[in-house]
Amino acid sequence: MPELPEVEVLVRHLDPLLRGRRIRSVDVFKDRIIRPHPASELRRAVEGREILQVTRRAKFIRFHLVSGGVPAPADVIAHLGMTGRIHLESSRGPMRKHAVVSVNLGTERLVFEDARQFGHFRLASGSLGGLGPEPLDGIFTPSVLGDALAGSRQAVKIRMMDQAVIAGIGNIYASEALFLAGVSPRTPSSGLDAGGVARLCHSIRAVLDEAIERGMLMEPGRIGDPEALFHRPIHGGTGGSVGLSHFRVYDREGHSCTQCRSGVVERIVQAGRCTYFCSRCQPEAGRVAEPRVSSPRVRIMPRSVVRPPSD
DNA sequence: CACCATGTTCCTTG
DNA sequence: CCAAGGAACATGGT
Repeated sequence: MPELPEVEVLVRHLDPLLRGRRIRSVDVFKDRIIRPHPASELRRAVEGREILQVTRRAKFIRFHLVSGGVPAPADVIAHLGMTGRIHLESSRGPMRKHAVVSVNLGTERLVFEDARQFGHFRLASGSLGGLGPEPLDGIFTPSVLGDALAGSRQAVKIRMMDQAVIAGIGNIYASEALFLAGVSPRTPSSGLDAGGVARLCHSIRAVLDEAIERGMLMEPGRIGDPEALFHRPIHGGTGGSVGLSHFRVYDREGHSCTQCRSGVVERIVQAGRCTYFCSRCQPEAGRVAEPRVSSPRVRIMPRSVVRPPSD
């Protein structure tokens, strides 16, 4: 369940429920997901401490720890990987099949389950490094995005997923944002004109905000529940109105474009991941501007305003 | 059985 | 130095 929106919703849900709770003990069922190798080290740093608050940075979840009001030497950082999930449940009852770590809080327990075990738990003291700006922060402006995208000829879609460029964007929302912005995923990162950067900046935020709002509408009990994932692909949607996919292009290969209605959603592979787009709504911004510089011949194409986030 | 999957990291090749 | 491609991690769903 991992991209920024899913993690954000989970964090907003957990924060008020975990504040002030004391960690009695920690059970580790799969050693491989504990980063500081010895699981004992994690236990020693966590047991007996209290959770001050839960926050998110990129796709990481941070459990801030304190001992009697004093900040603990390290906090716990969790990453959900591809299939990681977290549940706050009663301590009674059988442990879930794919439980990887269980934090005993007394009458309740915080269980981290991860079928594929790509996620991980780690201890961290300072702030997390190697991460780009948070797309939902006020500091995330077209100017900031432009700087982040400049200096690389890599396809913009691939650059967007680089956590050092923008924090939290994953494969699904990268396609969604590019589609909304009307930018081709193949556009060289540094070849985007000012208008494209502005639309993309706005679209990234719009797509993430929308997903978070939708997620906040879920009944509390369903957050973190495998059956309540945001993503409900439409596979096999041969004829009728199968699925309730709220995605504009992701996983819609072969379906008519939800924007222009006449184009058909295409799928290409970039950096080993699938990208979905409509070549009619997301044209290849003309032939790439060559690196050779001589005279200002680049014209800013006045593309229509960004489409409002309506339906 | 074959292929696909929300992520990250490492290695090789051009 | 950069970009691209592939493999690896381990498992479930279609």
